[in-house]
Amino acid sequence: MPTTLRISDLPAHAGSTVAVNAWVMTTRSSGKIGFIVVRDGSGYLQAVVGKRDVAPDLWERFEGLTQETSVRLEGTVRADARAPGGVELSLSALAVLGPSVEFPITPKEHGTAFLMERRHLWLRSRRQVALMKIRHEVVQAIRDFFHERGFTLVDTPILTGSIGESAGTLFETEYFDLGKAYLAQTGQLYVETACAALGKVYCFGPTFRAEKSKTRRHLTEFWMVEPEVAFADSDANMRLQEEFVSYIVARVLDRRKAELADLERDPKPLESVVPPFHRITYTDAVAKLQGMGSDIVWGKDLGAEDEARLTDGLDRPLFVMNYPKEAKAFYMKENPADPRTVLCDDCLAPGLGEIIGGSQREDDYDLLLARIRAQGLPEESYGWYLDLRRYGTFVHSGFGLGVERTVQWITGTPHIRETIAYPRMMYRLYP
RNA sequence: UCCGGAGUAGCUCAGUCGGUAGAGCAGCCGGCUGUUAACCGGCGGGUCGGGGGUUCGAGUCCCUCCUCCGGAGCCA
Repeated sequence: MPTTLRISDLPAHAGSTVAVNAWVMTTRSSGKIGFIVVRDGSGYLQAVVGKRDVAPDLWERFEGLTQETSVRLEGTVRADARAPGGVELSLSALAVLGPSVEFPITPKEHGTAFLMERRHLWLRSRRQVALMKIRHEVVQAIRDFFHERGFTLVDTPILTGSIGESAGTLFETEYFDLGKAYLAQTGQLYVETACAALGKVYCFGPTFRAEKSKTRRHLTEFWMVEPEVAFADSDANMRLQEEFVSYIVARVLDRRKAELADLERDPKPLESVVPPFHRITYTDAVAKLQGMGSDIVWGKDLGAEDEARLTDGLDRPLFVMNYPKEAKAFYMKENPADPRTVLCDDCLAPGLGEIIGGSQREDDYDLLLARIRAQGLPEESYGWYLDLRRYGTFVHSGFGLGVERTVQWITGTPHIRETIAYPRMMYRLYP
């Protein structure tokens, strides 16, 4: 019985007789010669069967193959330039493991509504396989980056009592006898406290926003990585961000060329994503945008169109720094050079928009308490957070990077829903 | 939540001025020894999103509801 191999291992076994377990993507036949293209998750393989070269029952089984049938193929590995992938299999045996009748997703056109209803089957398509592999590479690069730099992973709770930023965008649930609990929309407050224990920390997990967003950049459930660094100011924070983003992009370029090609994503523009990124203050950005015809006024947050105008034509991301206090969260540190603003940054990717929001945190107990009160937040819920400023307070900064937006930007995918296996959106909870 | 668009065959869509429902692909049958979304010939396939109205007659006009898509705001 021949050795069973994954398709990605076949080029090293030219001339050998091997077996492959896989799913049928498509078949073609010219009457006397047949082709089967299969997928096993490691790659794609074309098997060739000649009617005159095999037993009649094998040919019959070939003719009966349908899309997504699971099969065991046996044959000789042969290098052939005509085959997609460089090697093909001259078939000597074929076993149907699991038949597949009328697979709904044909190799022809489908609308997104149709495909989203069948997301569990859509995942098998070449495009979706490439997206999931690149997502995996991004996630692995994130973990490696922080591990290599001495960060400690701290998992923060998903069920929380106190609220992170603004209420009204939180998913609510009952929590035994303790009243309402909320699904976390950030791990930041927790990771800040862990920062005093470990110095350099990050959390990485799902986060939930009940905001009724309907755009190609929003999910209600998405994955976010949030590092927090002790004794780092806003400037150090941005240097970490640009190194981090560049590291992720370089990793994908290095290891996922084939998947980028499957997605027809030109890798060239990604090659210029290296530090330093572009930088502009919010105040300067407003002046520039007004010069470009935007009706933005100082104090208002930048709109999607404004972000597009600022990043249009850029070869790498742009930091917009130091937004007005009123437009940002309560925990951001007041800018000593301009107290109307806070020390923060949004990292805008060209063609997509915000992929990171970061800031230096307010480390003064009285100022932070004043901000909590000014925003009408429930003071009693933040006792533990305020404690961080009572016992050895310290300059610290951090940021949150959205995994799906990062994958969307790197792959050039038009809609964020394809960057996660099972997207959760305002109108979609199935499958 | 607001603004805009769309629901017709399994899929993607066309359907003129209100007058007997169409194409391509998929499926099935046949042909073809190097195909790349193979190709060529044939066949079957319809609650025109639901409900109500106008009309001799509605896929088409009017009202209403539902679903989906895109955009805005919010943000990662």
